[in-house]
Amino acid sequence: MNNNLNFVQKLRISGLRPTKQRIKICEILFCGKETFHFSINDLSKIISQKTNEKISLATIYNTVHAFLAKGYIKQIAVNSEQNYYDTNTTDHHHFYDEDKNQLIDIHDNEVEPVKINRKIPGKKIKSIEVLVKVQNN
Amino acid sequence: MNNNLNFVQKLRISGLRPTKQRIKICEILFCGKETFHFSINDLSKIISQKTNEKISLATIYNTVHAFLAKGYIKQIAVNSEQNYYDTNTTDHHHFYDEDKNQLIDIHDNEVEPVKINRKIPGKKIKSIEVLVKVQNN
DNA sequence: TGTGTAGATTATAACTATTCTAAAGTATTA
DNA sequence: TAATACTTTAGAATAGTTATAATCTACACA
Ligand SMILES: [Mn+2]
Ligand SMILES: [Mn+2]
Ligand SMILES: [Zn+2]
Ligand SMILES: [Zn+2]
Repeated sequence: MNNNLNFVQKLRISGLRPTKQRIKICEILFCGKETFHFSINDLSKIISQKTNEKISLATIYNTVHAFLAKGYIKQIAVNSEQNYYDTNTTDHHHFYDEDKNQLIDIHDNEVEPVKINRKIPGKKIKSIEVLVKVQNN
Repeated sequence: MNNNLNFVQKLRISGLRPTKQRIKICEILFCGKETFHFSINDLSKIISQKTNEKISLATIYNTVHAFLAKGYIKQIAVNSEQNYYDTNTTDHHHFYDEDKNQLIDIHDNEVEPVKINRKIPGKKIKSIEVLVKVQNN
C-alpha cells in the first residue's frame, strides 16, 4: 500500500485534498500495469465492481476534470456521444473500433509523424490527433 | 433559380421527395461558393435568418442525417459538446480553433499524407482524420 | 385533373451525458 | 479541539439529440 502514499503526494502536489474517494479513483486509474481508455460511465462501473462503497457521479466528474486539468489523464475526441479519457498521457494516436466502441493506441513506430505545413496567425498548436475509424470487413 | 431544379434532381436521385423544407436546406448547404462547417444549431439559426418560415428542429436533424447517409455532407468529430458537419465531402483534415469553436480546413498541400503501418485483424479502415487543436498564443 | 396513400413535417415528449446546487460531511490548521 | 475551507452527495437543471404520433403534402395513377 505504499502506492497510497504516492497518490496522497500526487494529489497534494496538485492542490487537491487526498480524500478517500480521490484515492480510490487514483488506484483504479494509475495502479494497472497497462494504460487504458474509459468513459465516465465505464469508470463508474469499474468503481462499483471493485468497491462496495459507491462514489457519486458528481465526484467522478469533478475528479476526472481535476486530473485532466493537471495533465494526469488525456481527453480523446471520438464523437459527440460522450467523452473518452486516456490514462496514457504521452502523445499518441488512436484507432476507434466503431463496432465495439473501443479506442486502441497507435504506437509511435506504427505511424509517420504528422507534418502540418501551415500556421494560423495568432494561434499556437495545442495538440495533433489522428483518429483512424475502423469497422468489421 | 435553376439551382432549384438541381436540388430537386439531387433529392430525387437519392430517393428523397423534394419538399419545400428540404429544398430550402439544400439552398443553404449547397448554394454558397465556399464549403463550410456547421452544427445543427448553426444551421437552424441560418435558416431563421434567411427565411421568414421556420423549419422544425426534427426536420433539420432528419434532413441532415439523410444527406449524411447519402454522402452529401460529412460529420467531423471534435468533442462531445455537439456534432459538427462539413459541406466539403472530400478527404481532408482540420484545425479546430478552441477560442472561436470553429473548424478550418487543412488542404492536401498543407499536410503530408498520414501513413498507418498497422492493421487491426478483421477490420477495415473507414476514415483517417487529423484534428489539430489551436488556441490563442 | 382529382384522389388515395406513402412519406414528410411538426410540436412536443423522452432520453442521456453533463453540469449545477445546496446541504451535509471531512480534512486541515491554529 | 474548534473553526474554516474544501469535498461529497443526491437530486435538479441543462442541452443536444432522438422518438412519437398527429397532421400535412407530394405524387402516382385512375
Ligand atoms: Mn449527445
Ligand atoms: Mn452533452
Ligand atoms: Zn490512448
Ligand atoms: Zn472541412
